[in-house]
Amino acid sequence: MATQLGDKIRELRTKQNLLLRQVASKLDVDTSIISKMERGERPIKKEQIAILADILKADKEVLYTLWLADQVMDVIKDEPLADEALKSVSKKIKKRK
Amino acid sequence: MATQLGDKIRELRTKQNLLLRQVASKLDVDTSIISKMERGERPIKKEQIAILADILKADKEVLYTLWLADQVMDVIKDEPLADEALKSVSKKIKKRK
DNA sequence: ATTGTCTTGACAAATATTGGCAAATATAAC
DNA sequence: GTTATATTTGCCAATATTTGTCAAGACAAT
Repeated sequence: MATQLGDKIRELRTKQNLLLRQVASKLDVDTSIISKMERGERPIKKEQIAILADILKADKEVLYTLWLADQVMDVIKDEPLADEALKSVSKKIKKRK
Repeated sequence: MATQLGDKIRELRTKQNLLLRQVASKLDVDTSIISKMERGERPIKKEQIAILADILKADKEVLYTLWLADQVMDVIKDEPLADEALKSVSKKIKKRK
């Protein structure tokens, strides 16, 4: 249930002594949403990542990669054939520009 | 838009001279649905894969891996950071039993 | 017991997904 | 050409999922 991006955000936020409320207002959502996002209970929107990176002074690409990895993980978790499928996908995307 | 699994199914079906209608009745859906599934216009349900493998005398695991790869591809297509994210996921799933 | 922070669950509204139908189009045989 | 059959396409309503909001609960610190 936990996500890599959620964990990272919570880590960054607490290290900087920011409250959920403060992040919430910048993201323009209820605090409960941030709480859930950090714990992987609600999905984080793609467009919110850049804003989060700003607030938390983090690298956008790093956060974005975590987000993407979470999306993929969501698809392949509990799938016995995940490894083979991932290999096939990797091969395929290397052929694109 | 096209999918690996859809392409494979069409290939198998036509090679065996089966009509959409015949596959449709076994899957218990309208022929238009199969048509769309083969062309990647409608998602194929996980539970339908085993049935399709039976009808088309194909290996379940092969079809299932194609399906999974399609799911992953759907997430990472058009994503510049896909490669990095995939690597991270691969690492992570190798650590599980 | 009051205050401040975070979490949880429930709810309706908005959004997305679904399968089926019927019309349109293609394909093949004659 | 015409007919017969196969496939595709667009649209619809039913269903399912996702969404944000809210109120109430838990937990600490004082």
